[in-house]
Amino acid sequence: MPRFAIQALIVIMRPTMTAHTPTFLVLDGNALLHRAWHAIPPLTTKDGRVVNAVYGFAMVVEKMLAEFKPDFMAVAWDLPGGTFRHEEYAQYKATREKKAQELYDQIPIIQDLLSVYGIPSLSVPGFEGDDILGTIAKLNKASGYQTLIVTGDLDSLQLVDETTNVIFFVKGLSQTKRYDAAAVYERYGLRPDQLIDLKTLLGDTSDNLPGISGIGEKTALELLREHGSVDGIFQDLKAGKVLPKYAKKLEGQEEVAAQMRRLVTIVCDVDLHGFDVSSAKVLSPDLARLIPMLQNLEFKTLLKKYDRAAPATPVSAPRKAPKVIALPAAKLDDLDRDVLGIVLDTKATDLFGGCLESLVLTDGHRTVAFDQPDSTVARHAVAVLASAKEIVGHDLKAVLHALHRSGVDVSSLNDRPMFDTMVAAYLLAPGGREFGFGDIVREELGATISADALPLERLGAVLPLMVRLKARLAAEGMTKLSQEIEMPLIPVLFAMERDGIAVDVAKLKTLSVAFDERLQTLTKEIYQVSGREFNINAPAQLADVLFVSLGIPTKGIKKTKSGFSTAAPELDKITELHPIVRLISEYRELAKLKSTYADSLPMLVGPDGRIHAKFNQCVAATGRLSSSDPNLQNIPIRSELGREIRKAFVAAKDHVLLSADYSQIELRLAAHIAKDKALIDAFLDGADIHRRTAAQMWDISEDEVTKDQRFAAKAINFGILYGIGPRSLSRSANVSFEEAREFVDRYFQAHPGIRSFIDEMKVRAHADGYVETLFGRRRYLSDINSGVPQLVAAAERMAINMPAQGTQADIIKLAMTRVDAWIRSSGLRIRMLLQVHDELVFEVHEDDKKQAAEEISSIMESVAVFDVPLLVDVDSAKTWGDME
DNA sequence: TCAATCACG
DNA sequence: ACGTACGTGATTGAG
Repeated sequence: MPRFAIQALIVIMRPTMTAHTPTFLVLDGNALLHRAWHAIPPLTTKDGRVVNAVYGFAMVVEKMLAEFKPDFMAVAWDLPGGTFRHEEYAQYKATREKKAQELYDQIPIIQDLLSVYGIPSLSVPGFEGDDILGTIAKLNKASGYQTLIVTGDLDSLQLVDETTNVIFFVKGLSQTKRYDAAAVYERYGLRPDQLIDLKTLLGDTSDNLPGISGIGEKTALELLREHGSVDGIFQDLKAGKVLPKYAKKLEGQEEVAAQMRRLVTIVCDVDLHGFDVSSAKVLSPDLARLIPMLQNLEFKTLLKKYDRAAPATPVSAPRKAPKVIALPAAKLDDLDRDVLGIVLDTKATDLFGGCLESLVLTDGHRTVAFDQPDSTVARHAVAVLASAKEIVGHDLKAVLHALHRSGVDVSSLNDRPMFDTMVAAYLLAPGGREFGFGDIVREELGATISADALPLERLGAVLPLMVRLKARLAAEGMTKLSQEIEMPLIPVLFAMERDGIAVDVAKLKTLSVAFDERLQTLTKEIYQVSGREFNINAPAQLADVLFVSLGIPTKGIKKTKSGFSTAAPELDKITELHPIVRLISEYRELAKLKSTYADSLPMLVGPDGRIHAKFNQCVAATGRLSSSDPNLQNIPIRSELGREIRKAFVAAKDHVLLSADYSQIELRLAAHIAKDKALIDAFLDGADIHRRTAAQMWDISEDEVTKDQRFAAKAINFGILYGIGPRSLSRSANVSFEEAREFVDRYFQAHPGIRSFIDEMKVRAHADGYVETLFGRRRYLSDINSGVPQLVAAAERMAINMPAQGTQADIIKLAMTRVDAWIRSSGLRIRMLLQVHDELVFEVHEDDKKQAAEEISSIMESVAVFDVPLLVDVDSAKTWGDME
């Protein structure tokens, strides 16, 4: 009975509408993807594919179809791997890499599923999903359609008007809230179009947009309610009608505001390349394709819904014939050895266990594939690869690890030319993103590789991708860099990761206990002095104790987003004002050493007693390596206590650790690159570089230089490489702002070469959009012409810093492959273990130490010839912490 | 998940 | 009265 009542209601309502207005429902693909990913627990299929986001997305589609019965439907996506924001990248890395990969792997599956539903996916290079949403909304308005934007991202609210509403997922995927203009007003007290003005004033931290400094949410809302819009604010400002306390902050910001406004406004006139609305017409899904797909994904609930009509099919329906075929190993020998692509999948990511799941080789004509190859097959494959002219693959370091794990000696591949599509993509756009195979194939070849593509399908793309990447490297002048520096480094890094470094776990445990005892005492003392117990590790609580409970004056203390900063430099300023500060500083140091090093490192020691950290080749924007799991490039050394941690890194029996580091290499390279006569001469003379700089700045003799002057000169010499300003110099050199300005002036007087180098880098960055190293490594600076002063200034500093930092990276990478080649030919008992930007650490047999020291320093110093000599210092000891 | 902090070059 | 040096990665607490 109630059912009839509702039907009746609908029947009554219908005639009140003038006519049926077609509804176009458009989904914000990326926002919903992330929502689904976080809202649904990690579901996996029987064969281990994570499909929770796919499931969540499917539920959203179903729910929207049922609830709104749209006439048209489409999904807007950010272009995968397109404009990747810095924050997104940082966040991407911060999350567990594997997790992120699992998420991104689901995108193609979702798009496949959508296509089965008949819902088109739209993305346009250079535009974000938001822009597509806005464009469709605008097109619909012209056609007299109603638009519903479905999203989990509040940015779209600026698009709301009479014909466009936003369906927002409030909490996970369980609840939606519909925003029309009234609902927007209820939430913000602003009209939807004013949200653009709001964001203009506030900026957007997640988009790296600064906004107008000094204006927070409260002020912004007040200004907008008073003056209507950003334009209104500035008009009233000119008319003197803005309250003086705000006027000051707004003065001179009109241009900035205009730029910001452009950046935060969603573009509504994207060229959708002939997108045909009729292709978005909602039809019933193609059951012949949908049902097998749902079976494959093991979505039983949905399957039930669609499967009712269809004949009963068992859920465990026969899967498509496996595409990886086992072949006799002899077939490997049929391959042409010109170029061999290799792809393999592994079951375990553990460095010590796991087995190969599949192994596929191709020469571009014939392909040989093995399912779960045994070590004999793998060995045979390696032998074939060893005779190939070039070995091609994606993430070859991982391939080498996998082969090694399966018990095969891969040393025969050491000298073989390699081409890694991941590394090549990194060279073409360093610091952009992760370099997933599917993404790169999509970007470079425009082909789609589904996330669950089998190795055989993936391999099909490897050689065409190589051709394309080689052409692009050549076009950008990076062929040599690629062939002579990056690719040969791959097997070297592999060996370093494989060999690892020995760790004295007992030493770390002892340190941990000692740290713990002292921390307990400190904790008690801190509680006592402050008169209450709180979590010393929580900056907010600590700030409250220091600046409220204890009433320490906050003058000159920097502020963070949430209040006063308690960072070390700030604590140093108030160390004399209260005895608790010293206790806090000591607590901080010990807590850091204990948690990050003493307690964490032992957990990463393998059954061989060694730590096998990763050396990442495709991360740093300047070309440096990075290290992770654990990071062995930030093991303490500067403090005495920290150095104790370093002493836990030890050499094997009868061996010593040998460290070779380039002395002052960045400054030397800066001298060479800038052709700065004074700096070059100083290095040629073997002078104390900071003393010499000080002498030149103050026009005195070197023995007249005071400690403070040398300290200041040192601060400048370092700072100059970072694009220093007087403000920051005054802090690091411990002098006033005025003095710092004078120092900088004097410095540039003494070093006109550096001055013109800095100017030239800025000019080139603006003109070309990139800067490069002496070896042709490029760094693109997308913000350089953004017009936002803060972003431009930051990009300029990157442009100043990159040539020296990047050339340093080039040089030590080249040195690594040369030293590695020498090691293999020398027959000495020595292994390269670590790289720390300007330092290489080796483990060498005591008897071979002397010979190694001489040869290594000579190779490193002669890697390339510059206007200044490269100088390498070598030291050795039983532990890493016992060296000079 | 994000911000704050701090370890290194 | 301030936001300000480049490049990384790991841990912690709080939302």
